[in-house]
Amino acid sequence: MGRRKVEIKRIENKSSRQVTFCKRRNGLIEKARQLSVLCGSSVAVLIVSSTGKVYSSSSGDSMAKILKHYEVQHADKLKTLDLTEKTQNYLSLNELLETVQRKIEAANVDNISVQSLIFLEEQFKTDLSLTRARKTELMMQLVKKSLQEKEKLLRDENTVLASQLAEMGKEKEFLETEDERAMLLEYSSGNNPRETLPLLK
Amino acid sequence: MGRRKVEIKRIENKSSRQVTFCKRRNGLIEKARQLSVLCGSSVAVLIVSSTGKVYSSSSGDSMAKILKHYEVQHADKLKTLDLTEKTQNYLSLNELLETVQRKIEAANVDNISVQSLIFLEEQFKTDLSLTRARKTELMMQLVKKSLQEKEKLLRDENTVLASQLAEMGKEKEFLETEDERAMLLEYSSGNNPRETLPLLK
DNA sequence: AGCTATTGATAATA
DNA sequence: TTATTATCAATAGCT
Repeated sequence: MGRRKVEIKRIENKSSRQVTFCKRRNGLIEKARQLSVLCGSSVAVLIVSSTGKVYSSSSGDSMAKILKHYEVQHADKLKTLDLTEKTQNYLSLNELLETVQRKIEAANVDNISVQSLIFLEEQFKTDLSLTRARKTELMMQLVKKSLQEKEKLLRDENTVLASQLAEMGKEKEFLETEDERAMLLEYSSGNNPRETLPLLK
Repeated sequence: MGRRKVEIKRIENKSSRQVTFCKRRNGLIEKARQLSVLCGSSVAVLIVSSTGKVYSSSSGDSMAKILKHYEVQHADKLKTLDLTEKTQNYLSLNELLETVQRKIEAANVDNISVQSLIFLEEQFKTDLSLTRARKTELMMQLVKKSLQEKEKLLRDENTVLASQLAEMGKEKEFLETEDERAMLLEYSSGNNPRETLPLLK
């Protein structure tokens, strides 16, 4: 769709490539926006230029939300959960700032206002980060404490069972009936584990 | 580029919308591929349909690599903040919003702008809450997963010990007293951990 | 899913 | 970059 048909292969001329990159990048992002609006969907586009510069756009929903959808669909890799969680914070934060930026532009205010607001963005960014850091620290303490308590309980239980096992071993006598054996087994094996540990439901 | 010009607004007819979604989705992904090839860049497209289904494509590089680029770019932005130094300049959210209010008023903008910005503040507040909620949700997933893994290990251990105990029981006399039985029952059934995780209340 | 009339995107150019 | 415009490419409305 230009003065002549072009083959889809790398453009060797550097400046032509740069011009085409700019035009098509804008075109792609506009297409994404249109798809989002026309069909009520959310679209994210991430572009990394050959020089490593990153361009991105999101429409319909925030970048963070769209990436989360993607990650949920590819949730097989539990290993990346930690990293994902950290990434999510950055993305969400940046998305907030993008939202502010867009709305400021839409508000058609003069330069002085924009400057003030850019400064406020910085403050807010700091505020948000500090709050998150504090929250994370507190949550980590709670998690650690919970885990340690839980471990202790179960370890104690193991210890008792082990010593009972040893005690039993010393006596070397037989149970009289099937019923008695069944009863002991039931006691020893504990309750249904689902009921034993109804954590965080 | 069709039989007639189409306005970029939500298509109300459901089946038309579905058809357009499909066509334009494919078109967008093809455009992304072309940009990637022509300009030697990497492009990721993530699409979430209105029904929540996720479509994605990546060209030039893997999806993971592209997402990483995005993450790194945003991480760099954050690093320049030097958070620790700004701790003392911390403002609460409300203080920040009041500051915004004051500066907007001082900025000599017209009423429409101020109105837009007041709305923006509300929006920002909401975005912040949503972001925090999202983080909390992710943290909870992590906590839950860690705990459950740990508990499973210990519970398996208990099960083994308990059945060994039962095996032993076959070779000896049953416990004689109520006290002994009660004791065993208590140990075996474990402790009810209802207050193990008082998170986020 | 295919088929075209049309609109929309963009290659060449300045 | 930005603007213009001749062309090619994508797709809207129908089957």
